[in-house]
Amino acid sequence: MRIDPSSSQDLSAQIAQAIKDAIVDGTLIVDERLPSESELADHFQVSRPTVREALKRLAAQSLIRTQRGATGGAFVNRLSFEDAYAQQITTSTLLLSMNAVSFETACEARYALERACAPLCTQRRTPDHLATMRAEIFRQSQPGLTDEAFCASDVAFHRALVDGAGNPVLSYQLAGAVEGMQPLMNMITFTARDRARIIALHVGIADAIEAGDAEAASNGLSELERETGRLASDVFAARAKAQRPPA
Amino acid sequence: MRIDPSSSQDLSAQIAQAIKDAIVDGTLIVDERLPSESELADHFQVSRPTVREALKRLAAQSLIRTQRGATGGAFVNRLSFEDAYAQQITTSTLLLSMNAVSFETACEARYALERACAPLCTQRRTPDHLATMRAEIFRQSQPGLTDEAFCASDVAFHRALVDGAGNPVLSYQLAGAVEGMQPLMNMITFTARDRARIIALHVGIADAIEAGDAEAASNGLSELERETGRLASDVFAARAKAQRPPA
DNA sequence: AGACTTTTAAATGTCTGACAAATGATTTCT
DNA sequence: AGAAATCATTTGTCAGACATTTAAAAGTCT
Repeated sequence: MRIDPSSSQDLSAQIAQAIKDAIVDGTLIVDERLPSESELADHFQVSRPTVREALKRLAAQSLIRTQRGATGGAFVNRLSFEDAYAQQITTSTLLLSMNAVSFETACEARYALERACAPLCTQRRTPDHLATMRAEIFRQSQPGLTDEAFCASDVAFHRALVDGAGNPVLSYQLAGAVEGMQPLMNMITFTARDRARIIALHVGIADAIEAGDAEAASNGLSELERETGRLASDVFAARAKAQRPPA
Repeated sequence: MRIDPSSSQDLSAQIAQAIKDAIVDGTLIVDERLPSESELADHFQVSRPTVREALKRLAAQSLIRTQRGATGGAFVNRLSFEDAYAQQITTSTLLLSMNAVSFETACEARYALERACAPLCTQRRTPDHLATMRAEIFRQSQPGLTDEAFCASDVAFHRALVDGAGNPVLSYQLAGAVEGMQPLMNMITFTARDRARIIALHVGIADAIEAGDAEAASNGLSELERETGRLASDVFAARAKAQRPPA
């Protein structure tokens, strides 16, 4: 592991990259202890604060964890699915909120990915997944639910569908697509009739999954996509009108 | 933005979280300049190195960028698709390499997601995408190609398929699934006959996309999934045998 | 007045040295 | 032998300093 002191990049960025490379290519393995901060400072010929900045960069990506005390230090962290979920969700959320991604584009991506889960979900879902879906449908039908709570329940429903596919890699990849859209969904206000339609579609999807009918589940998702798109375009049209009041 | 000095968490982690929250919930907007490090140190009642550690954590996630000089400072960064890609790919790669994810699971996820792109790709792909796919197929048929180069070309082929869907959100989500699998794919050795089969399937998929036949493209991907799975299980079986030599 | 050069101020990047706090290992005492 | 005290190591935090970069301000010359 070496760095180039004449590079234009920050020393801490270079050091972080060097260690990261070592982790990715297997030179440093999971749970291995890195040299202490002082040793790293000696090795890279920099001061301890610089080394610390590098380590914090890695910690921010869950690549290492640190422990204080005599036998402490920085250890290569086993990246858990949970950590990866969390990173994915914040990245996706920010990506969507900062880049003027149209609602349609995000929505299309989300439902395309969910449809990919449908066939697996019909085969593998456990009673638990189905029960979660039913429970969320019930919650959605409660009167007096705020729009935000309705959206949160919607996300939980779709999470159950995705998790029902029984493939953790799939669940991880889709966490961002499903949860990252929540802020966009929260911009929509749902009338009682809108909710009824959505709930009916959810019931249809749950039924299809219970019956093991992959095609019906997929079609249900497509209908839900169209319904969501319709609602969103209504909201955006109304908003555009409000912004341009009669002169 | 406040922190709790009595918390067990690192001060720099708390500060990073506070700023991150402000970015996510819109209190800090894109391109807005954060207070200078000294001002932040005053605000949070900590020293400048601690603030700097917090800022480096955010920089590692591409949430901020820093500039030196008189009008410099830390600015909220617009998270680009490119940055998001890169993060996704390293996270996925590490997740797969560190968690004993079976080849089948990763493969299943990858092809399920790709099949989700197939219908959109048949509708929207540009001549460029198709040309890239054909070019990669040609590259794959060159004799003397190393296994690694073959895999890299395979990834490029599938990237073109995904990008052909014309949905940047989809491309971003799938970057991890496709590229993250490359290290796993690199474990496989391809005989000439294996390559010929894969290339034939690639040709079939490209033809289907050119013809606008979504179902054929999807079926081609399914066949490719089976073929890849077969190759992998052969490799792993051979490896298991080699590890247990006759006693 | 206008164009070029120099100075200056502000900000990040880096270093030194120190102390605090946590924590496992070692030693000491009962 | 077991419990308590001590110790050494390591990360966490702080204070202050200097280096470097950068753009704006001031100055100078034509």
